Amino acid sequence: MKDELARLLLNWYRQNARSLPWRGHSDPYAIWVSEIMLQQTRVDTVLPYYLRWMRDFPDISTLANASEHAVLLVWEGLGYYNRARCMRRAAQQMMQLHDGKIPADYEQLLKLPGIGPYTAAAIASMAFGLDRAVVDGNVKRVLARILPYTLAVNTPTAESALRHAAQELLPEGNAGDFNQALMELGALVCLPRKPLCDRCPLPSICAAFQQGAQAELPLMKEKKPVPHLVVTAAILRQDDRVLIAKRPARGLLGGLWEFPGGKVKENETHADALARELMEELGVSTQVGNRFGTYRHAYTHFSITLHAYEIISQKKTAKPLHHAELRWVALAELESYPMGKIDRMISRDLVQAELANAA
DNA sequence: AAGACGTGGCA
DNA sequence: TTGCCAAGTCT
Repeated sequence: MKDELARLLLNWYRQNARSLPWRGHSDPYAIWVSEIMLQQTRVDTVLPYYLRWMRDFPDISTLANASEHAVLLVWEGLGYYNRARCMRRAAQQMMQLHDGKIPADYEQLLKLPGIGPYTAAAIASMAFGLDRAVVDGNVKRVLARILPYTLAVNTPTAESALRHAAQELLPEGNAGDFNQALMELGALVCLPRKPLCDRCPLPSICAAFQQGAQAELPLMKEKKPVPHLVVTAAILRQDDRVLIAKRPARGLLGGLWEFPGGKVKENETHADALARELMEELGVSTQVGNRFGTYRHAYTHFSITLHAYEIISQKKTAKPLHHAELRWVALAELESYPMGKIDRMISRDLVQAELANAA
């Protein structure tokens, strides 16, 4: 079973592997960058980000010396921004502790920020040829069907069992290709909803296929429904500038810039909520004016409806009571401040409104 | 251990 | 439109 699996899978991979910029060579830096970007993110989404990143930060030394601002700007839109901050810190640690290189050792890789069991195994096998099996969402799904594994796969128990199974199935000396082949099969053929079993190289091995149960696996422990929040944001103006605030380094959208504001509580009007938030966050008393726009956005664990309002008047000077920093910037400068999706939409609409106004 | 942590694509 | 999901890690 083990030899047959490796033979069929690697043969399929040789004919069906997508040509990707981080494949076909074993530059550890390129592999590291791609693996971090690919965490919870599709190849198609990653491609343009990968190319820009490699252009701006072509090696560990450049990344280690780059500002967090520059790193976040290139990362803007990719999500899970802690990944970018961790990469910069990891690059600095590589400069200090590893002679400016990515360590060729699973345990050392694991100690670096942003590198967990999956990424350490991916780099170890793909960049350094070490016999380490990777277990990601693709591998879990493929193995759940092949073995089969009939318990929920998104649990610590399953994680451990499937990691053990994957390591057992790994062909010695060919771990990098085998790992990528298993993930490529999951991404192209062994799909979550409608697996394309007629294109699969493993029908002779797959227990689920032979039982006609491929649509029932893998089993997932159900997730909790996500709450919906109503929030407000302020457009504060001073001459031809608007106020933006840098979020604290940790937590949601850490280190990114936003238009200040916050959650609307029960029995509170938008205007009351926004004035209260601006007092709490900036120490200013304000008069809330017209609504500029309404925006909807879904994060991983909650969704929001955001109402942005123009501020008519403000007393006292705004201070960063909750934020890392405040800055009054011209509309044309907004693009150079990294923002999350919803604040970027507001920012772009402000520039558009200004252009329409001038015309 | 369970929840936090983004975004875009697709049914 | 809504919900689900995609090459996980951190706390």
